[in-house]
Amino acid sequence: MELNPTILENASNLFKAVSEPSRLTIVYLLSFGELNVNTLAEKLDRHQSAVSHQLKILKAARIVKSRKEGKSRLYSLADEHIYEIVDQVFTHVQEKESL
Amino acid sequence: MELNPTILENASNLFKAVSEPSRLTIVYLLSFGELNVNTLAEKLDRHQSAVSHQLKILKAARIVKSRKEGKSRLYSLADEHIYEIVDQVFTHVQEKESL
DNA sequence: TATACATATGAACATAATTACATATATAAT
DNA sequence: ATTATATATGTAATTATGTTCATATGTATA
Repeated sequence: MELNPTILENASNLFKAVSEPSRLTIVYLLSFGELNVNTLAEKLDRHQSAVSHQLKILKAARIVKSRKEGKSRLYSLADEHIYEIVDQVFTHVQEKESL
Repeated sequence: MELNPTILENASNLFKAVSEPSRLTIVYLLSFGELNVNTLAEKLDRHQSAVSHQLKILKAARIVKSRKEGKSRLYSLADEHIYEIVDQVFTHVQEKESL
């Protein structure tokens, strides 16, 4: 595996995007299905504005996508592969925890 | 998959640890074998002190381990699984890049 | 023990990231 | 068109992070 500057940058951006607890929780919650900003804000106990900013970051990292539905906007994971990666890390830390 | 506070914290710490380009590069370099701080500092074009600080973070996240060898200390990946995770993301962003 | 070499640490500085607040934009329904 | 609802954005303040510099610690060998 070669590590050129673009791959390095994109990979660290992806890692950074899911390194923030709120954003990682968003990814987890969206793995069960699409949700709007307000529902996410309630579940995360954060302001709508904060979650909206976080979603923008996740969208820029191509981790989530969204679609309009009536007057709200539904967010979902952009790619199943993302959840595989996250789930792999969840499993990893869970194993390490039980040592 | 359940997301309790401990898993969430450990997982985001792991993601955060490899989200910094220098640290991600360290993981990449160590995937080929063990290296000491000075060699890493040269390859990364950073001061020895900066790399030492980064290694401390990687060690706290249980991503690298080290052993004494003469008067130097050799660092290596704490776990093969770590590189699998990183490599999976490298592959992912490489695929996304070529869209 | 004195010296040289390798690594680690603490403090200070600069930069970046996150949040809250206020407000703007967009859409649907009356 | 007006109102209500949902979401996005700009800005400012707080907090976190990474780097450098100086120095301390550790270790091997003369």
